[in-house]
Amino acid sequence: MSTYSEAKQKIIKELKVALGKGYSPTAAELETPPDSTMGDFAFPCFTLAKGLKKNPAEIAVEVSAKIEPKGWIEKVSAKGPYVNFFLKSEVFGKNVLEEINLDKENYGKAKEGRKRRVMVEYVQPNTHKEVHVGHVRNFFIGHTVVNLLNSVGYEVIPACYIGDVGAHVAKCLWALKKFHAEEKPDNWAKFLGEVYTEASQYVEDHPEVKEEIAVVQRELEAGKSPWVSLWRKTRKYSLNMFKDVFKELGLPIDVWYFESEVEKDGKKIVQQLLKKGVAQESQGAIIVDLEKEGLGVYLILKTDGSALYSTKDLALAYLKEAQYHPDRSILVVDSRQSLVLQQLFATLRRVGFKKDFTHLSYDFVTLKEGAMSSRKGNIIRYENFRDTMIDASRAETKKRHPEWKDKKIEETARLISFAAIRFGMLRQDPAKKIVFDMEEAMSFDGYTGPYLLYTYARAQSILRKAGSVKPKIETKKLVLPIEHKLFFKLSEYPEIVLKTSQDFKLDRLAEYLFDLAKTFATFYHEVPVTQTEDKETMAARLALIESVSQVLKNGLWMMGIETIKEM
RNA sequence: GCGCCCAUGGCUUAACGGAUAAAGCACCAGUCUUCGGAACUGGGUAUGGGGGUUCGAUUCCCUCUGGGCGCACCA
Repeated sequence: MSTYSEAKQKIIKELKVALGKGYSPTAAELETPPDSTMGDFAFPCFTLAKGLKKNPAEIAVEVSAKIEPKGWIEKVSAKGPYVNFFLKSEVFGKNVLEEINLDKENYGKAKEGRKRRVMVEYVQPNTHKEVHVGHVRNFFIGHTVVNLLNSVGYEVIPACYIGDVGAHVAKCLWALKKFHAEEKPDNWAKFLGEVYTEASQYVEDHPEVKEEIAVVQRELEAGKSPWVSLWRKTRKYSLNMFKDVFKELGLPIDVWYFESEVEKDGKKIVQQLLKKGVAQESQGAIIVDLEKEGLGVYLILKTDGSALYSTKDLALAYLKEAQYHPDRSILVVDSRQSLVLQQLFATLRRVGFKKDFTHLSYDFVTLKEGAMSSRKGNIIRYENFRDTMIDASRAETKKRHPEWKDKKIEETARLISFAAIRFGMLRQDPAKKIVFDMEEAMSFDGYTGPYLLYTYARAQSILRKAGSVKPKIETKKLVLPIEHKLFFKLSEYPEIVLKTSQDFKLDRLAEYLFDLAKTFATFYHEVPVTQTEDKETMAARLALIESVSQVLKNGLWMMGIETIKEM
């Protein structure tokens, strides 16, 4: 049990004794007071007051008088309708630091998932298009979810699903052949994205070419040359680019799925659903009628017999089940797909899937001018964004460390940029849209990734400068309020991880880390650790700093951010 | 038309149904013979409107307004 949970248990035990048989308090009822000077935990007396028909403030006074401070509890006091508990730094802090020191990078992990297998599909770019900042949000949310679920004891299978067939591919190849047959660009993947945009715009102005493109699509589906060979070649350029991007972002991907692999099976499954009576014909197409569930009509095959997203989604679900039979399946997809995914889940349930399906929905990244769209070409390419960020952090790093070698500057700038990019995308509720602003993204002050890295680097710096004094857990030397505050913040981490792994409100994790960093920064300015005269006190403070470092590192790792010792 | 999401200071965002609504940016004023100034401290007339449930509502319900998105052959 974490120190945090243990502290709650101890408080509950005291409360039970004080309250007697009439009321049985639970750990879930304990709250954290709005200000740390009010105590570490608070027990609200409202429910109790209702039962007893008494003023909650009076009850709080009575209850607090009945509890004698002992063990972990240093003080109990009533404030308004709350009974506030103050934990004793010496013993509570000792437990926290020892727990962190023992668990190290495993601090905060749990066994909640009991090895249940969960599949997380979170990387779904289309070939022949570019990777933009919108995809990046999807990647980071998924990556963090994978880390969280792993940390709380699930067996996680992270997967990607590449859109390598369909209308967009046909459009791109058609334009490639028509307008750029002889071209040999340096950056093929980027070039394909541009051709796709060009084609989309051309079609808007010249609707008469639609049929030409439809022919390309049909021939592709039928496996006819020369389109198939062109498809193979160009698909590879996109896939190579994806691999580079995934690698540099460190995205965990255990399984690769492709739309091209599931198209045929999808059509077969549609036929099976027809036979079973789950699906039916309607206006020449095949649908699943989900009116009963309030989900309308789910279209799963076109009138001309060709596949839709839904056709392939069905086949993919079957394939995942056959290969991995996960207990739970999570799809990280933007909120616009909400209806079709609910339709997919409902259909799967009708044919007997008893899995736990979750659509982890997030809102889109837009620009100030409005939505980004590859069709319109008004996208912020990931690679441009990354380069802009690296340029900014390289300049800053060079200024601060003129003596550093280029290689070190480059590596540091890269990590700072990635921290900024990731933190920027993860620091707000996935349910809310992000209006992307390059200026804002390039800010490294305040609530940002670089600030957290900086805090970590300063903590590391103190540990280096401490010289011969080594960290030692000696919490009776740590009596300052700010030190107590740090103990408490550190103790909360496992709870934050667990909660976030359940509701996927990833912004909570970001906010927690920032809060911890800020608390540490206050400590940093109030307490000149390396100048501490009493060496035992200094050693104790160093131990506290070590723990703060560890938790910052663990939490940032969860978000896919690597810490650095100097910056 | 039906459905889903969103609305909090100038801007971007927090707040298990609970205490004085909390931060960052920007702005102003300070701190420091710096364990690293990407820092710290201080500075504020903010919950879109109206009802309801509740001892208590930013949070839940209804309604209105204003945005975003989805609703049959696009992905």
